[in-house]
Amino acid sequence: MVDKNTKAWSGCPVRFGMSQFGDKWSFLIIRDLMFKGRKYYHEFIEAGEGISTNVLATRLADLESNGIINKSRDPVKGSRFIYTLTQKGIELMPMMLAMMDWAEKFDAETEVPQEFIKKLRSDPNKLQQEILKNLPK
Amino acid sequence: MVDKNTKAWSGCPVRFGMSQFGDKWSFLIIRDLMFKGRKYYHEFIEAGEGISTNVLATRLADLESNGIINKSRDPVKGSRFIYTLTQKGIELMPMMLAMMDWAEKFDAETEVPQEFIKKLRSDPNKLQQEILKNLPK
DNA sequence: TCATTTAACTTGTTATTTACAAGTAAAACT
DNA sequence: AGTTTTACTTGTAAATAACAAGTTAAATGA
Repeated sequence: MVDKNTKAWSGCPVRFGMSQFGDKWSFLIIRDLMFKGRKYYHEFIEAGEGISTNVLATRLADLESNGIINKSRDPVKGSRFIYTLTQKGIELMPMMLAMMDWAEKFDAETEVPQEFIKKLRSDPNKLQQEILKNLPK
Repeated sequence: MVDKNTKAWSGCPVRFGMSQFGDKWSFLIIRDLMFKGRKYYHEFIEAGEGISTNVLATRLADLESNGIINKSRDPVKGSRFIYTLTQKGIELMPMMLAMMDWAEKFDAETEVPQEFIKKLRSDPNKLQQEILKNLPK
């Protein structure tokens, strides 16, 4: 794949994004954390997309080492970990929302609640604040 | 990879996006078309990212079949083709700009001209119109 | 007009990554 | 203390990407 360590791999924001989260599974994990309230390993597995366990493990590790997500032991149930978005991860929200807006427009099958889309198009900042409020800290 | 033909693969806007352009190379091709003025096969190859010829060919074909780009013979020089963004492709601009905004914020190496970033943060719609004006039709 | 060049691929092979299946380890529950 | 839960790791087969070389169709130059 792309070698992000070469000199040529620096400077461009799109390349940077791709090197940090530019993979289908990373996007879906971020979506789960941002919009679906998922936070445990098993929840990502059971999300039904069909990610395999080894790929999930490496993606979570990559996202963590890139500072996009945070991993901590569940204080309630110590056999599991809680994954949350860092500030850096949270700030991917405008990009994710722009993508959702686009998809809703061009994909007949996409089923975003009308209320969500309406808010997104009329007052995106307000929508973002609402989503943010519901994110686990 | 993800089977976008299963029932489970429909409904979600993020999954839809990933199935249509969710791959590093697709992003970079879209970036080239949207911001770098590239439009020929050889320009994508020579962009210096290191994409291989077979991968470029399949990505261009996929993007075309997904209606994101358009392929037509160059009227001036019939031995080559011109690739351009369709309306559907152009409307990925807000997402791309959101990504660039994010990258500029979190990557010290990212070198987006200050003027660009300033415009992006103060009046993104105006910036978009300017970029749009410069896109080949 | 016919050989050469240019541009866009295609094909073949190797290397890397992913998918799938099964096993392991650490903590919690009983 | 033994079973269960959760989060992985490991091994192998299949798919994809990288790399190198070859092919085709149009343009260009002699």
